[in-house]
Amino acid sequence: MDEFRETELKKRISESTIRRLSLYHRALEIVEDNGSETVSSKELAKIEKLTPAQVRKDLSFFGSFGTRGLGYPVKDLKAKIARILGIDRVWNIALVGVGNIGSALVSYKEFARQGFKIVKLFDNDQRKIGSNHKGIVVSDIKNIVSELSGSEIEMVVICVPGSVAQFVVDDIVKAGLRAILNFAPVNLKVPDDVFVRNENMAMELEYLSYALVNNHSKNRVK
Amino acid sequence: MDEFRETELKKRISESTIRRLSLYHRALEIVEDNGSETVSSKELAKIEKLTPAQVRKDLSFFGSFGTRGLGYPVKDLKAKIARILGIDRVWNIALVGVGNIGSALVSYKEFARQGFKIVKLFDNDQRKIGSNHKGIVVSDIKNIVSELSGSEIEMVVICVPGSVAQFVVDDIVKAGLRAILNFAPVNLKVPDDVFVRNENMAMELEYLSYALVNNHSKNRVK
DNA sequence: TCATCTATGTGAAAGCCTTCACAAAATAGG
DNA sequence: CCTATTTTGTGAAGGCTTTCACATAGATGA
Ligand SMILES: NC(=O)c1ccc[n+]([C@@H]2O[C@H](COP(=O)([O-])OP(=O)(O)OC[C@H]3O[C@@H](n4cnc5c(N)ncnc54)[C@H](O)[C@@H]3O)[C@@H](O)[C@H]2O)c1
Ligand SMILES: NC(=O)c1ccc[n+]([C@@H]2O[C@H](COP(=O)([O-])OP(=O)(O)OC[C@H]3O[C@@H](n4cnc5c(N)ncnc54)[C@H](O)[C@@H]3O)[C@@H](O)[C@H]2O)c1
Repeated sequence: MDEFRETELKKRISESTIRRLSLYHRALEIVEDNGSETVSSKELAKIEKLTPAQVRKDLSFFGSFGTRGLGYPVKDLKAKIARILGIDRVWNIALVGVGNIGSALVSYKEFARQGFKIVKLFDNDQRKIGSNHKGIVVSDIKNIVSELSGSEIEMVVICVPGSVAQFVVDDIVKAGLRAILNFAPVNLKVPDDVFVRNENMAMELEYLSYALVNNHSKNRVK
Repeated sequence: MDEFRETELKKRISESTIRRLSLYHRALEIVEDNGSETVSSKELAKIEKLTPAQVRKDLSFFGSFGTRGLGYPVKDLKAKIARILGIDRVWNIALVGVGNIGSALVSYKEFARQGFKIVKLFDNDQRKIGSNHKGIVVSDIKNIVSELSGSEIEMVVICVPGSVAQFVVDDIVKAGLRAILNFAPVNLKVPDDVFVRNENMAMELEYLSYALVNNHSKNRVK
């Protein structure tokens, strides 16, 4: 069944809604661990600090999953969100740049538990190529196009310096891959059918800096 | 002069505008390295894949920095954005949880260059307490409230497991700090005057998963 | 000095997202 | 079976953000 898949006919779902689906999924794991069979939009909202109306509206884009007067069935809703997000399967991932941040990500077991399996590593440092990280032998970046083309790998995590990130991405695109998680602080140029998500920690620190300096407050006393 | 500081009188600046200021700042570094004296909203927009109108509108919230017919003075605008963001100074930061991701952040020299200096580390692992990371001796988490209270540290990066993140945050709030960058995949509860930014890598991977499965495309051929 | 060109700054319009508010559906309790 | 209660699902309203479009101001060059 493809009842939740977007098609040209259906309304475009906003990026914020998709990001919140991740939060709902995470919240449902908490609720499930608590042993609850059902959960209300109010409870879900509380866990992720959102509004109940927002939760209901987001879910309503994909169908009617709840029961009036009762709430949503926890196990069922979790499975349905997993299906919408496409995380009801395993994604094989390659990681390029086995340095500080790259190594930390490879060592992070939680990703694999969530279905995101890092199965291939690339680097250009001769001392790293051939070495073993958590059971994966680091490949030479030179071979990235051929090794990714037609492989089972569909996502790539970029952990190389900003100065070379675009070159790496060009190769990834050449290999036909369409999903990139980028840690380098540069805006990557890719064709329109390739998806890039950026992790920009400096930006988050700068936001905190702005908030402190401007004495923002969600409930400022006038 | 405080001409760029938000007050109750001025219009609230949106979060997206502030995040884009970070991008403009980064773009201006590129333009500066190229040796340009001035830059147009069109060029800045191109570097970060935004629209020229967006760039002009964002900047206009804080003043008139450009010259019609010419563009914006690069050095000047960069300094002005730095001042708005509060990154025209050094921020001292504490990091809690010197594990995979925590160690990677401590080793990342670029943060210090940008004025974000990690100057204190905390952990609860006896094998880590007292050990030296990049010149910083790891402190016992037990002493976090007293060591942060009244110190020169104003931001904290949380790199502990999700199960203990809230306890750590409670102590940080107790110590009077108001800015937290959180890597743990939990929604932290804090008072209204404390700022939390979350880095949620799983959420980004899930977004990529959704995009691939739903065959999204910015320019889909109908 | 004047005409032409370029690019800003900004109201207004358009578009998008969130919140409101309530009918409808189902439960729960007697 | 009936009433009171709960909570969903959703149009409509409201609010926020982006884009449009153009008057304006300054640059450039003859
Ligand atoms: N470490 C952090 O905390 C942190 C924080 C924010 C952003 N980043 C960004 O993440 C990226 C990596 O940071 P890091 O601290 O891990 O750096 P690093 O120097 O430790 O690691 C970079 C790795 O990339 C490899 N590499 C270099 N050129 C390559 C190429 N052409 N092909 C393949 N591999 C190549 C290097 O050999 C090295 O192993 C950088 O863009 C950095 O700006 C890092
Ligand atoms: N490593 C990654 O790539 C990655 C990716 C996404 C999210 N995260 C999140 O970042 C956090 C850290 O991940 P990690 O892989 O570095 O884990 P880790 O286990 O390597 O490190 C956690 C560190 O926190 C310390 N710690 C535990 N309890 C503590 C306490 N009460 N007080 C102080 N220190 C304490 C541990 O001793 C350890 O040094 C986790 O919440 C994880 O979910 C990590």
